[in-house]
Amino acid sequence: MPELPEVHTVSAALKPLLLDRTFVKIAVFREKLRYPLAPLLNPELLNQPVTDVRRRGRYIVIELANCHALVVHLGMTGVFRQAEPGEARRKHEHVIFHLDDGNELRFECTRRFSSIICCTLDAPGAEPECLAMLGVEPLDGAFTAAYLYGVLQRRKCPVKVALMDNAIVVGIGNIYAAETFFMAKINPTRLACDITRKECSALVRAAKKVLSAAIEAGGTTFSDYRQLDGSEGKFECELLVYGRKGQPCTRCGAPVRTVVQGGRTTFYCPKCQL
DNA sequence: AGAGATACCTGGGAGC
DNA sequence: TGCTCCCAGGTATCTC
Repeated sequence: MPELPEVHTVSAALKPLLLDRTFVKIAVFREKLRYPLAPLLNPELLNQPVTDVRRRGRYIVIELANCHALVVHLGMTGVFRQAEPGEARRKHEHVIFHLDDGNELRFECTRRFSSIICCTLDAPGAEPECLAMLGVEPLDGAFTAAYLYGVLQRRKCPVKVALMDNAIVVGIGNIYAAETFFMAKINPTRLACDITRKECSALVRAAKKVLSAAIEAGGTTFSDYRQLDGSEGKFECELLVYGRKGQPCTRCGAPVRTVVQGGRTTFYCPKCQL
């Protein structure tokens, strides 16, 4: 399940592979993932050097010299894989990018929640228009207690739902939200507008710490996520509350409880998260 | 307008 | 062993 640390890891691994390379052919084997894949057949995407590979939220932006860009969302199960030319295509491989150095980059996605969008940028390095709705980056200086307090004040939903809202802050999914609230000792079921300035400060600090540690570990492998070379993330063994329903809290020993919020299971300790 | 519910999709695991 | 059912996840879109 790729959240920000996983996407960060994949984006960083793609960069040296793609920078200054061109696509000589893009082969598409399925009509659509989340969105139609036909735009990948646009000849404007071919024979243009890749000038940048960067991450924005949970999206990977692959920019070309002619200001065309591919915006990739890994969804739940999207994986890039370096493959030997001519290697048999796997069951869920939907797109093969043929590079000018003879290598192949293959995109595999079992549950097909992923998307690959083609767009044009206003200028080199510009933000794609399709990402304009995204909120601040959690690891940026702009994600501060004052900012979070300001936006939470106006929200009546559970605070965990707000922290997972990409219009507020990007890239915090279910796993890292659970870990963030645990570290900050805040009950995720409380209303966003009831969270104090001081608690916002604790949430911001915890989110940055959890995400940084996860990036350091190469992400969390829960079921499907793999790094480019097929290796697993190492953060799973560091999870303190996610996936531990009924087990003793790692801090106070009370049983970890779950509740469904926004259709997602939230793990928390009812005793030490207040 | 804001909040909640649902569809999308597949594989793995639980239960019978 | 083999079947059915449920669950996981992010985002867009629908309904209230």
